[in-house]
Amino acid sequence: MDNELAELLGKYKLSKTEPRLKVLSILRSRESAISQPELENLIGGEIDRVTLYRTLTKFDEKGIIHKVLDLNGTANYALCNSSCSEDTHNDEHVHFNCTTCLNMYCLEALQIPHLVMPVNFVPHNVNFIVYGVCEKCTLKANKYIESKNKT
Amino acid sequence: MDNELAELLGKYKLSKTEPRLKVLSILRSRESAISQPELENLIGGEIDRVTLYRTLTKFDEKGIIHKVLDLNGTANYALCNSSCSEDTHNDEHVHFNCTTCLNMYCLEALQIPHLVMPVNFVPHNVNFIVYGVCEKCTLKANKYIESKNKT
DNA sequence: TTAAAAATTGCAACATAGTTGCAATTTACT
DNA sequence: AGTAAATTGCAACTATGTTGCAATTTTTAA
Ligand SMILES: [Mn+2]
Ligand SMILES: [Mn+2]
Ligand SMILES: [Zn+2]
Ligand SMILES: [Zn+2]
Repeated sequence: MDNELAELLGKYKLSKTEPRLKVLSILRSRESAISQPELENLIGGEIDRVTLYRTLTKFDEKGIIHKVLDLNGTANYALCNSSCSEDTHNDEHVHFNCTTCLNMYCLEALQIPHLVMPVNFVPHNVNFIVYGVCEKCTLKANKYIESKNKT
Repeated sequence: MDNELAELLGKYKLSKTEPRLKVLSILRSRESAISQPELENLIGGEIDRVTLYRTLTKFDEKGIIHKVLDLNGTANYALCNSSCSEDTHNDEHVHFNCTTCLNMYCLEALQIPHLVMPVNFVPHNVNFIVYGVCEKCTLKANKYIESKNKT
């Protein structure tokens, strides 16, 4: 068991359980967000679907992770690396959803621009998603085109 | 049968059928977007669920309507009032999803700001959703507070 | 106007994401 | 160690969306 992750759970006053540590370790190992179905593929044999849902929901509430819906409306999750808490989420960055590999990227460098709402429309939080082709898939496609041109 | 709507279908080279006219007339009558489930409640007795899905998908492809996912990941649809076509959608406006009444509003006055993507991330389209409390629900809440203060 | 071709519909069955209640187990607390 | 509190796993369920196919409707063209 990973001590660093156990401490993270402690910091948020959550009991240290196997499912939670497992989920955290997977989330930490990824550079892009991950969906419940993907997680289920990875650890579905060891951990119940429902536990997965409840774990992710709790993490989201506590501000350990944040949730983004992909182009199919499926929930994807990524660790909050900024300092988020139960009260305030600091995840106002743009997300990039690749239409080829379906990966969801947190573009932490891109802050969501602030907009003035119409009168009496009171905003709580915002969501900026860009759909397109990600770096990996773009480079893969470029390589393919190059190889075709050579022949 | 509404002639204006029949003409709209003609313009997009779609055959004039009852389900399509019905869906269009509902969409036209609304000031905010509507979800498939809501539509099903309204006309589920007359039109099959599957037909509804296929109608909405086709309209979306043709550029008659556009689709926005709400906070539950459910698809909502609204008429495109800008001139959209199969090739180019001109719906780059902000959407507002009320967390109280769940209504999805097209804020056509608010254009989505343009952002520069990281190298090799190729954007195709963008999605800017603001979650919060809409005009109607805000005013309702204000009235309630006023009435409490009077007593 | 009528007949054939093409498109659309309705039905049944299925797929996937997510939820709820409850008893059994695990974790935290003293 | 013993108890209270939290979490887990199971079963059953709900909701949104999809697919194949035969029957019906709409379009096209004679
Ligand atoms: Mn993110
Ligand atoms: Mn809109
Ligand atoms: Zn990709
Ligand atoms: Zn509202």
